[in-house]
Amino acid sequence: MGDLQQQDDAQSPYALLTIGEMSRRTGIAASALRFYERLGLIASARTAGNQRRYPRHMLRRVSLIAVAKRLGIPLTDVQEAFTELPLDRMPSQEDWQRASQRWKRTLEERRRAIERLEQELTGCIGCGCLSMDACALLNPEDSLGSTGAGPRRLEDDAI
Amino acid sequence: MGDLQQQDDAQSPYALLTIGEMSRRTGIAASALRFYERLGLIASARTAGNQRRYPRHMLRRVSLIAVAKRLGIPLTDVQEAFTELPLDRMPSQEDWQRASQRWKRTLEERRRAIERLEQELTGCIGCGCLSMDACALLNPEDSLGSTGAGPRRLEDDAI
DNA sequence: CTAAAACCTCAAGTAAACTTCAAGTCAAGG
DNA sequence: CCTTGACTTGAAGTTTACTTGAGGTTTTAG
Repeated sequence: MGDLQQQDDAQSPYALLTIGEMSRRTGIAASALRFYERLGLIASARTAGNQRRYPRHMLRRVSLIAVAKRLGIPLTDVQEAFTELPLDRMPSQEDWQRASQRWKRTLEERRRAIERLEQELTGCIGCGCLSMDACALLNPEDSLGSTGAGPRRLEDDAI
Repeated sequence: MGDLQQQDDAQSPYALLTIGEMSRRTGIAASALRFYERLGLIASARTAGNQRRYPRHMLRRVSLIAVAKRLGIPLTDVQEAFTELPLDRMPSQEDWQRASQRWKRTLEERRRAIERLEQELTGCIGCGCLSMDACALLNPEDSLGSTGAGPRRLEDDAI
């Protein structure tokens, strides 16, 4: 496999991808890929002429970043979810399994937060009730991450 | 009820809230409330001395904004979800019901997107499979809103 | 009546997540 | 070999969602 030229044809599992190919395949702009690399979220090898070449498994990483983006998960959280997932070599099955556990926890939290909200919208606003004493929508003590203070408990008054 | 001074005591359902009270109760900073008002997401009455006074039902609106924020929903989408929900008067039961239908649709979409991802993380990465031909994680044709291009379909090659 | 706390506006600053631009270099086909 | 398209860097610009600060006014408690 030697140097970094693309001597393998495109079908080969050893073929490296250019930044343009990565961009086309993931739907993430090349400029964004460079940006992610600066943040250390992804990594690339370089040709003799200093152009980036990505191993194929990097597609998976970029796709997970794209997913996080769609869900509004900040890149710092993505970074955290990627700790223990090696950047320098192809991740093993175990590596991916460990990483996917983290992702699943994050997703589960988020899903549950949404499910709770759906319930509350049905019970609390859908009914048109005007008293919101016990409305969990206004009092989510368990926040979705540590984004900020979050709404507080309403004491004892009607709205 | 006449003018905008707070002649009703704090327990009264007619009492108006100052921006500080709104902030304490929703957990949203006063500066953010002013910002939301500039965007037209919320509205306030003014005292003779030009200070903001919020009717109590505005708490609900702000809480929904806070919820959206926790879920990473952009304010433009929130604005859209609030169309048809009157700012100038207290929303009726029907108003809230209509608005909550919009919210529920948004939440349901998001929840389903997450559920799909959870499935895919289990089946696609959890298993450690190296072929991602049919991996929906890399090919989410239905994006979570219109945030951008989103990943494209991978044609026919293994990773 | 007075002083402190809370509020006002407007302008500018910040952070995240990128994009765009300029000026140049590399790679691939003919 | 040469041209064209893809790539490189660094710096600056953009958008979203606010926060901070200055300088002044209003409200409220004593």
